[in-house]
Amino acid sequence: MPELPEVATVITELKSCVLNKPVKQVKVHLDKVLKNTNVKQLNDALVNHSFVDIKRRGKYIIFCLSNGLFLVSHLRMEGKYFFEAKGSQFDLNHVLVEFLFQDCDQLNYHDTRQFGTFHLFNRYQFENARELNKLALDPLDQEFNHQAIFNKGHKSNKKIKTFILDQTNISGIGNIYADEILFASKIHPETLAKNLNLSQYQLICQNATDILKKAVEMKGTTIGTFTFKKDHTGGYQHFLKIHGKKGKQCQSCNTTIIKKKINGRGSYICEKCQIQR
DNA sequence: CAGCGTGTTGAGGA
DNA sequence: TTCCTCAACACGCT
Repeated sequence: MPELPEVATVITELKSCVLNKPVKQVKVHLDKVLKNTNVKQLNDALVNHSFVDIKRRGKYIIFCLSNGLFLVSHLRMEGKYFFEAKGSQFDLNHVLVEFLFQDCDQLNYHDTRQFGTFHLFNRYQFENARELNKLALDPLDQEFNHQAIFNKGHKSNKKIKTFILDQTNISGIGNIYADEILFASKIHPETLAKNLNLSQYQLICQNATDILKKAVEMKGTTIGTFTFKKDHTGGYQHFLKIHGKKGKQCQSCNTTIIKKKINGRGSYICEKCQIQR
């Protein structure tokens, strides 16, 4: 489900309902989602403390705690958060973690495929965490610039789609927006990163910023069953031009859109607009 | 029944 | 060492 716009949307929603509420208890129904901690440590860290801020780095969600600790959450493929107000009825099926607040509201972490992760860090660990420090800037960052991306890309033997999906090159892009960005840039996803010139990287970066910014405004894309809240779906799905459109006509040239696997990822391409070189 | 998937990582090869 | 590819993770849906 989540690429940068979806994670940003989840964070906005979470901030509207869970900030500054003291935690009563954390229940964990699947131990392996806790990567560097355990139920006892998590409860010691959270009980009688609250989330004072929630931030994003790449596709990671960072819960900043009132005691200076950090709970870092990654949704991977299917992680979702469901806020349940006091007294509401909910299904615990596929809920892996329950955060119970002292006011009896609660936040449930739901993940059918169980790929999501939680890390608990103190400030030193947080500032030195490899998972976070290796992330590149994302396309919405003020300092994001195509020159730095080109400097890496022109030495890379990867296909450009694989290159922009690599979070150490650009963070925040996933399989859906990668297809959209390359289509908007009229670049074939299998073009080798080293064969693109500076102005093509400028185009990719500008389209990445434009598309992600718009997707954030639209509260992300919904495909299949994803909802960040049960009664709400993302609006960017209506703006997708290429991803998921196999067999349909390209909006700009009417050519039939094809699908092929690129480094294991389903990829949608207009072979007329996106010339391979 | 087989194939597929919004993400990442570690193993293994070059 | 570095760079790259791919299986694996687990489950529901087509």
